Amino acid sequence: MPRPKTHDENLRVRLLDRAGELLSAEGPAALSLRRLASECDTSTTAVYSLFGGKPGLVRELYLEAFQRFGDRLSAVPATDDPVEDLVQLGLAYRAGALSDPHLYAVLFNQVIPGFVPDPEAATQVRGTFAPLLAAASRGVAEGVLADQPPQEIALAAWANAHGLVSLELTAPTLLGSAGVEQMYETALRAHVNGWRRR
Amino acid sequence: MPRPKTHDENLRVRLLDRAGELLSAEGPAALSLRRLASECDTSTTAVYSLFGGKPGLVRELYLEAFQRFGDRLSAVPATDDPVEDLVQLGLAYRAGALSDPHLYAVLFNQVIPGFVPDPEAATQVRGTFAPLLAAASRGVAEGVLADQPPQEIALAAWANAHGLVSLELTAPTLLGSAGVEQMYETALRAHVNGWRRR
DNA sequence: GACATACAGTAACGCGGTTACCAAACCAGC
DNA sequence: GCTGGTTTGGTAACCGCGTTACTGTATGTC
Repeated sequence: MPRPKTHDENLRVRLLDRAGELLSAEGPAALSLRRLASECDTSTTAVYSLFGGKPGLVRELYLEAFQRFGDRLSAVPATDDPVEDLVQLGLAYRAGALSDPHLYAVLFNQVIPGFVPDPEAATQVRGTFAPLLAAASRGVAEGVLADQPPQEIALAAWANAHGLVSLELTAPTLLGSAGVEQMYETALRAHVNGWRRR
Repeated sequence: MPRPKTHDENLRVRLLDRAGELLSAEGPAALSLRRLASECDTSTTAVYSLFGGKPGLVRELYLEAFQRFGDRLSAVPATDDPVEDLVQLGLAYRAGALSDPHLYAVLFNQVIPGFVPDPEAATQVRGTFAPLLAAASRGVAEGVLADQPPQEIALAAWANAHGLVSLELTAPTLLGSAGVEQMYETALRAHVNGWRRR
């Protein structure tokens, strides 16, 4: 009975792809429904029928971004040196964040006004967290790391990496422009050393 | 010749005060020029003649907020134990951030669309940084901390505190709701221990 | 071929920052 | 003491935003 559907799965992925491009290339301010719809040769109505609104659209970007972030961390091989593994995870973390700063800001800085992560998103985040937790657990089990809850160690490692990356992205003038990479790794090693069993 | 000035210093501080209240109480979305002007019994023109626009207004909030943040850190007494001083500075850092999360987001999360800190603001930030740098310098000079540039150690300490606070504020579901305070202090001590001379 | 129905683009609403405009209020000079 | 000029600031418009109501369109059915 109806007219042919054009708000289909094909359009859905096109909108998501273009939205990601706009966000990554020009920042959160460039991601407007009118522009997005125009560039995808449709109308803003499509975003409402496919995602329920702008927050729904951003939610998809958010979940997908965390997924890819988790993939990057999962790709770091687990060796027989859990402490070194934590350092390598930290380096991968920085690489992931610097590869798309605007997207990283969506994940952690809440730069899109209407969007707040919902509880379901939290489980996705916990998945991203897993490789860190695994490394910390091995470190504690092997007696290399302090006898503390692995969750706390992993969370501390995450916070440390996040803090370093966050400062680098939002206050680049603070860090001496040269040797940030070396400094970052030094800071990572100092941090994990602090959790060593003494 | 002109009509009597009402866009004066008095109105300026009233606007700044109310803007800070709106931001702290209801978040960045509540800080609109129309509402601000209305609640101060003036028009949006006042913000333009006194601050040049919304970014100019936010810039003042930003500088003042960093000033107060620096005061909190400066209030931490320097003892003969620089490592413990760093821990206490970290605790003061968290207290300052939690006392006004929305303002903290303005400082580090760039939650206000049009506003980006300018170079002059960076010097203000460096001032906030001073007590941390001083403690790190004493630690290195006394041979308690590793023989590394104090700037790097202080920056690492800042990043660590910022990362912990940032996760606590933007991803509270991740941290077990109980015992965050204890965990925070443990993480601070682990971090500074990592920078101890070995 | 006409009707009913699902569908999607258009247009309007309210709100945002910003800017152009004009009324108001003063002083100087006649 | 009125008039002209000038500074000042409120009003209203502009443009863009997310969102919602509406209207036209394209189908299958009778």
